[in-house]
Amino acid sequence: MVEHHAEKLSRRERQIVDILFTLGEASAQQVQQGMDDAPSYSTVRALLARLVEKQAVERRQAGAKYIYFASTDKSEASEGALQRVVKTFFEGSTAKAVNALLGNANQSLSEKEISDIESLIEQAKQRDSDR
Amino acid sequence: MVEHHAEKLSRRERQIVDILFTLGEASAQQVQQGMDDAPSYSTVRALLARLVEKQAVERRQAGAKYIYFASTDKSEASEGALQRVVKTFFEGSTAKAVNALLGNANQSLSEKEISDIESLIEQAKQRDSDR
DNA sequence: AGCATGATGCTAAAAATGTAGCACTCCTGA
DNA sequence: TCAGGAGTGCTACATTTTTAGCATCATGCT
Repeated sequence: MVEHHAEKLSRRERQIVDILFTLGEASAQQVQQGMDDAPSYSTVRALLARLVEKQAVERRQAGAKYIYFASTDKSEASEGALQRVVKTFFEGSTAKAVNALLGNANQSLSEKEISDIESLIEQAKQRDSDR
Repeated sequence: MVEHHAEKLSRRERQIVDILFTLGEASAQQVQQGMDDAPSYSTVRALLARLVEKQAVERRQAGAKYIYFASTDKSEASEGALQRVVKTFFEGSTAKAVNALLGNANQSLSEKEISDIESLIEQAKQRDSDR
């Protein structure tokens, strides 16, 4: 059984894992650069080491150095993150969350994105009438 | 200027603030019950006190006891949380996030919810063609 | 009035986190 | 070939977090 102690990470640890999710994978240096309020390189490596220890992060040898990456599947992690937000701020309603997301849409969506979403809605409708 | 050091909260602190967001407001006891891996009552109170200190949480007197609530506006906080997830897991694409949200739709949406979302899409389309 | 219950403020200490320095190794280009 | 840059594993320590206990105070009952 895979442990999902995603919640048990400390502030810095979480920050680092998040960076790894955004970047996919990265060297200690890249991770450091990815933090806007980054501590010393040495510190970052220590954090990374601790994360590997905790098995929240894995690393692979790349030539002489290591490349780190989150040990949890990204889609799985995003699913969890999304659910947490939905639960915490939208009373568990996916619809409300979608609304909030589309609502402020500070960024316009491309035609393709829009049609993608539309078809998802179609499917949701389907499911809805089936039940 | 209001400080938004939402990121600077410790694990437990964040957990508590989140619970306050879900519940709206709550007594120390309720907060404790809201945690699945809750520490002692005493501990929860200490955390709450620190959060008040840090101004991340406020409280009001309710008879003989206190009722706590997050000092940040819920919609503002949710906006931030959503953005963070979008940035961390969906390469900044709102559309992808919406897809993920609707995709797994473990929970069916009501007709009203669906039509709400549809109209949001309409608006997005509008904005899109306007630009 | 007297007591149990539940809440409060304060104090303190264990445990975890955050941060950095040091010595050593591996490449790489002048 | 060898100096310097970039990495690595350890070790150590200062702060923060996390966690609890204690004495006190208010409230509602009997």
